Amino acid sequence: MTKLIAVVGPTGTGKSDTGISIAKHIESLGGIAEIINSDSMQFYRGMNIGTAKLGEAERDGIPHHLLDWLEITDESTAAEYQPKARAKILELQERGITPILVGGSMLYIASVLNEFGFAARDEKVRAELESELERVGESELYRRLAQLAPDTASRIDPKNGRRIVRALEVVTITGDDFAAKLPDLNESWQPVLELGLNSERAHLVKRLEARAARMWEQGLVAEAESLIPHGIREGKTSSRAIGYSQALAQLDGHLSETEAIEDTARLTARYARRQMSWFRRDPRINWFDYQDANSTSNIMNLVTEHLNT
RNA sequence: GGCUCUGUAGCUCAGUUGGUAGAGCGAACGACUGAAAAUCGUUAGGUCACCGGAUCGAUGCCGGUCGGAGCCA
Repeated sequence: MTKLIAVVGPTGTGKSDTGISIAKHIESLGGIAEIINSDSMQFYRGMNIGTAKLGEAERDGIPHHLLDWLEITDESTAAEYQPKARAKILELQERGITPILVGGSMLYIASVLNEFGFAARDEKVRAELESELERVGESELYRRLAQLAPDTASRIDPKNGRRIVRALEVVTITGDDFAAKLPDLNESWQPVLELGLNSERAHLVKRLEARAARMWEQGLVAEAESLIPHGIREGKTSSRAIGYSQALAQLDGHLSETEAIEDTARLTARYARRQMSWFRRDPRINWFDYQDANSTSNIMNLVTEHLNT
């Protein structure tokens, strides 16, 4: 009866605020709701401005989970996130609380919401393949993959070194065809009400430009600088965060402030597109236009309906 | 004012010994199972500054016009 809700969509569309509104709405219906973060960059302690993380006050008393649980030097992976998020969901549901998953990290969300198993992993094998990729190039590795696992190879681009390496890693340690191990994406882990926020691209791009400028006003450069001693430059995942890498380049004198802001806006817009090309494939998502004044009440109606079924 | 260099895709630039052009980046679209704010694919963009001349044919050669850069005065 507590159900599961997820708020997804590209960055900068108001997912976080919508999550709070939904939680408040559920409270007004006599229930309890809490939020579980599914934005992979908001996992990192200290990365606040550039990830648009809600501050304590903005959370408005709604408990948020899986925020600030990683050090900047830690690597973040979907495979590690999946069990944590699922455990939290089950725990809340057991206590009669409706979990609301909020965020835009596609793979992370899919791993939680779908029947989604990760194939085996071996750091040593991976490291060897990666250094081999450096030496011989992707076409050589692709040729090997095509011999060992033709089905897998046919689904991977011959130039995509990253995916070739991962597939070879799995094939090497399991002896099985990687593709054969992938479960059906259409099966949900448990019933979920998925709400998607988006609008016309041109409008979103403008919004993201304004947001990048605002992050600089709020002190993103100073925040990035303060994270240097904590190892942000060495973090495998965190160092790639859009905004932070531009702020660091500005500190190093490689970019002017204007260029840093422009690059950040452009990269964010491109990221938003990739998010959409992923989310569009999920048929469960109910899409809403953040520009449409009726969206909020329409969302709340769906939530009410979902809780009553 | 004189001399030299320069004007090619949204940006930075290649190129054509004369047969109407390309790369990187950007853009649009897409793929995606242990880095996913990652990684990768596809496609669309050009009267080759403008005007005139010689040529079967000019973005390329010649002349001029208008921009830009440098040097000399």
